[in-house]
Amino acid sequence: MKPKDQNKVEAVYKAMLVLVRQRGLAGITMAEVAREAKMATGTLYIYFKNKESLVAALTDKCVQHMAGGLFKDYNADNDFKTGFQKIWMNIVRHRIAFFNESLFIEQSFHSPFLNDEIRLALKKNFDPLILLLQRGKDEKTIKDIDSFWMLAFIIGGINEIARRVNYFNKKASQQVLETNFQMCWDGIKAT
Amino acid sequence: MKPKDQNKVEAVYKAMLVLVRQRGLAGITMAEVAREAKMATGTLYIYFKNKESLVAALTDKCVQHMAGGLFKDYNADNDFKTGFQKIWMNIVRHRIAFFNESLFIEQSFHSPFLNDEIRLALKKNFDPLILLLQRGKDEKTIKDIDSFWMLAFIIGGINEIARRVNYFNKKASQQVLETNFQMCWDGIKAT
DNA sequence: GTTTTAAGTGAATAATAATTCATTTAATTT
DNA sequence: AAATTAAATGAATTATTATTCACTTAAAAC
Repeated sequence: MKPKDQNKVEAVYKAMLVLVRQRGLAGITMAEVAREAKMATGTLYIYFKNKESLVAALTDKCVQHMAGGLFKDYNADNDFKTGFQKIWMNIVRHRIAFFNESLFIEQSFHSPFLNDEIRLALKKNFDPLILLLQRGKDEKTIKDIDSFWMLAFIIGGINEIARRVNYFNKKASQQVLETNFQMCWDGIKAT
Repeated sequence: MKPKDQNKVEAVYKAMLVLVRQRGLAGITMAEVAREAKMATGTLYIYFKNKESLVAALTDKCVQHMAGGLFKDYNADNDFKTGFQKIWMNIVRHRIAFFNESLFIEQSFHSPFLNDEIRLALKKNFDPLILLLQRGKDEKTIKDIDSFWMLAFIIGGINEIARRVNYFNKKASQQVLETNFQMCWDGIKAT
C-alpha cells in the first residue's frame, strides 16, 4: 500500500499561513490552499475532514508552538532581571520569527471556528510568566502592579515590535531589541 | 420621490462591526449583515455597490475616526508630560470605546480588499505624535530613542489594554489607566 | 388626489466555493 | 511480477453566498 506522505500536512499548514497572511482567513479557499501546497483539492480531504477542522488543527498547532520555548535557556538561579530579560527576548524573537502564526491565531480567534478550549490554552501560556512576575514583586524588584495589567504592558510592547518588523519590513537588531527591553524594564522596575 | 434613509448606512456599519467582532470577516455574509441591520438584502445594494466596497467604505470610516480626537483637549503650552499624558489617555479611551473598529481595520488589513492608500492613511495618523515625541527628545525630557520604536512601545501597550478590556471583560478604571500610564512614562522618560 | 420617482423587498439567479467520488498512481505484499 | 491496498487526482456535484430584478411601497411634485 501507498503510505501517507506526512510532509503534506506540514505543506498544508505552511500554505495556510502564507495565504492567511496575504489575504486573511476571509480570502482563502480550499482550492487555493491545495494549489499553494502543491496538491490536488481532494488530497486535502484525506488529511483534514473539512475546512473547519483544518483551521482548528492549525490553530492548535500554533498555540502549542507559542507556548514551547518561552522559558528556553531560563535559569531560575539567575537574578530576577537577568531571567526576565531572557524570557522577554525569547518571546519577542518567537513573535518576530513566527509572526504568521500569531496572525493566524488572531484571525481564527474571530472566526466561527474557534472554541473556548483553545482560548483558554492561549491564556494559560503565560501562567509561568505570571509566577515569575510574582517573584519580582515579592523581592520588591518590580512595581506592585496587578500582573494582569503588567503583562498587558509587557506583551503589548512585544507584539507591536513584531507587527512593525513584519509590516514595515524593519530589522530588529540586537541593539533595537535591547533598547526596547530597556523601556520595558524601566516601566516595570520598582522606583 | 422617496428619499434615501441615511440612518441605513450607519445601521449597516454597526451591523458589520458587531458581526465581524463575533465571527470575523471570514464568517459573515451579506444576508447576515442585512438581517442584523434590519433591512432586506437587496437594500444593502442600494447603499453599497458590493461587498468589497462596503468593506472599503467601513475601513475608511474607521481609519478617519481613529485619527480624529487624538489631540482633543491638548494644549501645546502645557509641559511635555502633561501634554503627552493627555494624548495617551485620548488614544487608550478611543481604543477601548471603539475596539470593534480597531478590530475591523486589523481584519480588513489582511483581506483581498484593502489598498495601499488606506495603509498609508493609517500610518499618517501618528505623525503629530511623532512630532510631539521629537519635542520631548529635544528638551531631554524623554530618552533619545528612534521614534518608530518608541511609538511601538507606547502604542503596543495601549493596544493590549484595549484587547484585554474587551476580551476578558475587564473594566479599565481611571486608576488602572493611570497605573498603566505610569509604566509607559517610566519606560520613555530620560534617566 | 393623481402621477412620478426612487427606495425597499425578498425570491430567483448567478457566481463561487466546499466536498465528493470514480479513476489513476505507486508502494507493499505475496 | 501480479495482486492488493490506500494515497492522490481533479472533474463533477452539492452547498453556500453574492448579486440581481420584477414588484411593492412611500414620499414628493403637480
